[in-house]
Formats: sequence, structure tokens, C-alpha cells
Amino acid sequence: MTDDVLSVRAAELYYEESKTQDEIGTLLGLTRWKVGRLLSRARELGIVRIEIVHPRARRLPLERELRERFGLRDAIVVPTPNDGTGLTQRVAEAAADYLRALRPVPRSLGVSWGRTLDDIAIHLPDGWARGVDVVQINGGVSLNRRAGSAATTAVAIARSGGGEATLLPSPAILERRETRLAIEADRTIAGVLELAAAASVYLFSAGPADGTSVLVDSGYLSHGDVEELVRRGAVGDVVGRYIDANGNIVDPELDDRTVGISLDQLRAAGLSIAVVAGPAKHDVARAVVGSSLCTVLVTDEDTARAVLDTNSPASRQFNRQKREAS
Amino acid sequence: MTDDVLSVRAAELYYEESKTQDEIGTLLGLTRWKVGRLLSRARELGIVRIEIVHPRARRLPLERELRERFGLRDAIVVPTPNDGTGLTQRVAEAAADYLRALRPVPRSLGVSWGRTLDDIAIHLPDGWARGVDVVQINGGVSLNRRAGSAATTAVAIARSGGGEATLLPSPAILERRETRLAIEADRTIAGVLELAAAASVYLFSAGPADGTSVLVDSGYLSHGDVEELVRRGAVGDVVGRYIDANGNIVDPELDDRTVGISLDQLRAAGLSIAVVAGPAKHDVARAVVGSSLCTVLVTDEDTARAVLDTNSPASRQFNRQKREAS
DNA sequence: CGGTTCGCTGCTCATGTGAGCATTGCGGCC
DNA sequence: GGCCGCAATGCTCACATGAGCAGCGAACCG
Repeated sequence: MTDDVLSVRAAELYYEESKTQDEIGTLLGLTRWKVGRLLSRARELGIVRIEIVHPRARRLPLERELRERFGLRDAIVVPTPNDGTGLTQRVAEAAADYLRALRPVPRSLGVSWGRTLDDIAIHLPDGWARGVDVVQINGGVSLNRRAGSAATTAVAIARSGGGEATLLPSPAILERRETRLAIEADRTIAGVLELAAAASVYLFSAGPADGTSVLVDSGYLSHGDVEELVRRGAVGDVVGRYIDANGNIVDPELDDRTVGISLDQLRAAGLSIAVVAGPAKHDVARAVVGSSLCTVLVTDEDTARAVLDTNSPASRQFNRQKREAS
Repeated sequence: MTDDVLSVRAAELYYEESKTQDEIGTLLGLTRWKVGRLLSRARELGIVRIEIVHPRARRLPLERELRERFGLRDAIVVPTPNDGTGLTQRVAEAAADYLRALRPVPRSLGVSWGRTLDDIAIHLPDGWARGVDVVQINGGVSLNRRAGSAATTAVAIARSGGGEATLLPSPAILERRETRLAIEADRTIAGVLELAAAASVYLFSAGPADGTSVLVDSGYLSHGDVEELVRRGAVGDVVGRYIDANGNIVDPELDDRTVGISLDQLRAAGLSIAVVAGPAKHDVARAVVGSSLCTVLVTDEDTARAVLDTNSPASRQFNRQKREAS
């Protein structure tokens, strides 16, 4: 009888029949230490597979690897559902959980807006915290089709967190640089931006560099604009600013017309939580984490693996080209 | 935080991060006993799923249930491969293992013949036992196309088991009852049958009641014959004798022309090992076990479940009718 | 042929863990 | 409002388990 088969027998008796290692030893004619060793071996070799099946499960080994490899303060990885349904909900739920358990409770929370942030807001129960003031960190109120979504997100988070919401009453992207300078000079806007810059915690998502982006959906950019950005290396946007795989601004001119805190301000933050999930966002996720735009990442398992998979930078190229082709 | 989610967190920290229950307690703000309880709960609820993945794995809980429900002396259940490939090999291997580990070592072993027995013979290594004499328990030498397969099986087992083989030099089924009586009266044959009746252990398989049976393959029966048997309730054959779902002889006239030990002799045996696996044999397996034709069953997981599934006797009907229809 | 090294075995001991029991807290019921 | 019953909690204690170590044997090399 080979050691392998013995491992299997021991594992069966231990895990399925709940026998003690000593009993198994007698049964198989081995010492209980040998049995213990066989069991360890069985787990190492993957003969015994322990799986945690639950929508709220997490992937701690991946989280640890992300923390270590990228010096993240924290990482939250939820399992990717087999058929992909409900992925955004699960990630949003995890983000809400994280925010809720965050200590010390943030005094002021800077938030971006978008579908992901909406979902997070929904999953934050009333009274999840007390006295959390929320401030919008990038523009985008007026043009959004689903009226006021950007505003309602921030307001909802502030309300359930027992604080005040401060909105940034400005478009996300203006047509001329001068307009941006002008609007930022306005006392109201300037005040909000100051507040945003002083937030103790940032919570934001990232959009993919394709037609499904909220910036396209909201009318700030055309499909053609996005295609051009992709051609120039864009992998996605963070607080309305398009970045390439290295986390650099793709189009300085466009960036100069974008209202909100800068990427460097985000990088300088003590605690910035990025919530990025889904197959379309693998590339942005990699860029965000790789260029230190966040200190905490909330994501799904597949995206986490994609981020960690530095061995295949080719895949990035491949994905980009595929998207260009379509 | 609900108890469910706590269970998940605890399970992750325990099984994936190998933390102690005490550490987890501190981490989640619970006592270590609470953590222990959460972990038990998690396993009961199936949140934690422990699986043993190995071709040689067994299904001990099913084995236990089979033993208890049917008063079997033993049951060996191997996992059914997802795509069904190699199933017969695995079961044969398990049967060989069982035979090899059998104590006391049988002095004389009565065997039937067929594809399954062939496979078992292949998996018995040289010297698996010493002094095991083998005797054929049902006829079938001459007509088999793959020349002498019935004979070689018995001889191979005897050789590797360090004993003598005694063959039953007779067809499995004769054309007339009188011929059977005559051949059984022959001293050679009678002697073998006596030996067969006195065997300390029987090892046999069962065939499905369809065209793929070895009895058809070997030319003893025509497709038409089998169809007729099925119409009369046959679910398969054991040592050449067709039985219905209750383990009764379907066609007494046919049975009367069949050479070999009787089913009652099999039932009276101290130790009789049936090796029956595969989707086509679910019904025979149920009949064999249900009518105490064996004291030990070696099979695959799916067949075991089918045997245990007494809640749906309808499925038997359904399967039979489906087969009749085709 | 002897010495050395390496890997496996069985052991001691400290630690981790589960069964069983007393205690607490909560909700229903008079 | 007070009492009862039940479930959840925290605890004691005995047992199960893994880490670390000494002993042994085999293989390898000089």
C-alpha cells in the first residue's frame, strides 16, 4: 500500500468518519504520528480540499498576497460567482462591510460616484456610523441621466452614516480648460475641493476604458473619445481621470478640463479605498494598485488574480487589442 | 454581523489561515468556545466543505449506510468519475484491494466470469495471497469469443494468489434441460460443482439486462431473448441467472438450462462479494443487494446512491420502461 | 569498508480543542 | 410585574494534536 493511498484512507477516516488519529493508526496499523503526518501531506498535496462555500466568503490567501506584494494596507477579495451574476452586489456588500468596521471611524469621507458607489451606498445600513461627513471628490452632478445619482449616492452615505453631505456642484469634465479654472475659482467650488482634499478617508471606484463607462453613459465623453484614449494607452478612469497601465495621465489636456481632486492628492491620502471588480476592470485594477492610487483594494477573486498575475503583461495587450477590435 | 457571516469568517481564518480558535476569538471579539461552535455549525451547514480528491478515494458515509440499511458485512464505494471514464477500472482496483486485504485469507474462492472479473484479475498483483484455490462457479468456457477469457480469469487469479484453478468445462446455458442434467451428472462436472458449492468465499459480478451483457456477447442469448426477459421483469443476471427487481428467477425454464451454483447457494454463503458498477447496472445492483445475494458490495458512488434510493421505486419502473421502449 | 549525511520514525511535551456542565439572559406567559 | 423555560454563553477538564527532538537505518561517498 503506497503512502498516497494511505493518506487517502486516513483522510477519509479523519474527515468523513471523524475518527481520532490514534484510532486510525490502530485501524491501518500505523502509529498516530505517522497518521498525523499523512494527514498533513494529504492537505499539502491537495488530496484533502477544504472549501468555504458562502456568498459572503472571502479569499484570505489572495488578500494576504495582495497586501504583501503591493504594500497595501488592506485587501478584500470575495469569490467570483461561477456565472458572474451578483458579482457587483457582493463586492459592494464587502466594501460596505469594510467601511462599517473601519476604525477609527472616518471623520470625513471623500467619495466618487458611479454604479459601484451607488451599490455600496445601498448596502450601508442606517446608522452604520455616527458623524461621518461625506464630500464628493469629483464633479458630475448635472449631466447624469439617472437624475442626481451622483448626488444621491453621497447624500445616502452621509445620511446613514449620521453626517452631512457636501456635494461638488460641477460637471465632471468641462469643454475648456479656462472654464475649469473659472469654476474652481468660484468660492463654493473651491471650498468643496478644499474639504475634499482634507478628507481623512477616500472611497472610490474605477471605470473601464470602454463604452460602458459612466462617463460615456453620462454624456461627458463619446465612444470616439474613449477609443482615442484607448489608442493612447488608457486602461480606465479613476475619479474621472483616464490613466494608462502605469497609472499615468493619458491625456493631459483632457485631464486639465476635469474637475476634482488630483491623482497625486489621492496617492498622498492616508487611507484610500478602491472598489474595483469585474472582468472589464482587470486592467484598471492592475493600474490602480500598481501605481499606489489606493491603500485598500476591494475586489473579486478573478480580478485579484489578474492583478497578481504579473507574469503575463501580454494579457493586458491582448485584452486591449481585443477591445479595440470590437 | 450575523452568525452566518461570523461562521464564514471564522472558517476562513481557521482553515485558510491556520489560526487557532483562540486567535480567531480575539480577532473577531468572541470567546474561543463561541468560535468552536461557529466552526461546528459551519461544517454542519455545509459552509465548510471538505472533499477528498483522489482516484483511490472511497465514500465511507455511503458505505456505512449500505452496511446498515441492508445488513451487509461490508461495502466499498469509490467515487464515480465526472465523465465516467475509468469507472470500471477504479471499481476493479477497489475490489482487488478488498480481496487482498481480506482476513482470513480464503482457502477456496468461487468466481464467476466476465469483463468485471477480468479487470479484477488484472489488478491483483502477483503474490497477493498464498494458497488461494480458485473454482469457477458457473459455466461459460467454450462459447466465449475472446478465447478462454472465462478460463484465463480464474487461472490468473489462482496463479497470482498462489493456488490452483479448477475450471467448469461447460457452456453457461444449454439448449435443453435434459442436457444440463446429463452434463451435471458427469463426474468431472459434478466434482467441480461440489467444489464450487464448498468455496469459502464467492466473488462475482452481475450483468445488465440489455444487449451489452456478456451472455449476449458470448452468443448464449440473442437480443430477442433478452428483450423478452426484460418484458418479464428481468433487471440483470447473476452467475448467468436472470433475476427481477426482487431477486427472483425470471424464467424458471431458462434457469433450468443454466449450469452453475444456484442463487440460493450464493445466498447461503458466508462471504459473497458482488462487484457491480456503472449506470446500466443500477437496477441489478439494487436487486442483488435487496435480495441478499451478496454480503459484500463493491461499487461506485452513483450506483450506491441508486441502491439506497428506495424513496423512488418509480425510477425502477421508469428505467425499465425506457429500456423497453428502445 | 568506514564515515557521514539525510530522511524517516517514534517519542516528549506544550498547546489546541471538544464534551459536558453551571450560569446567564431573554422572551413568553400567567 | 414576576416567574418559568429555553437557548445561548462561558467555563472545567480530559483528550487530541502538532512542534520539536533523539534514534535509527539506508544510501552515498571517499
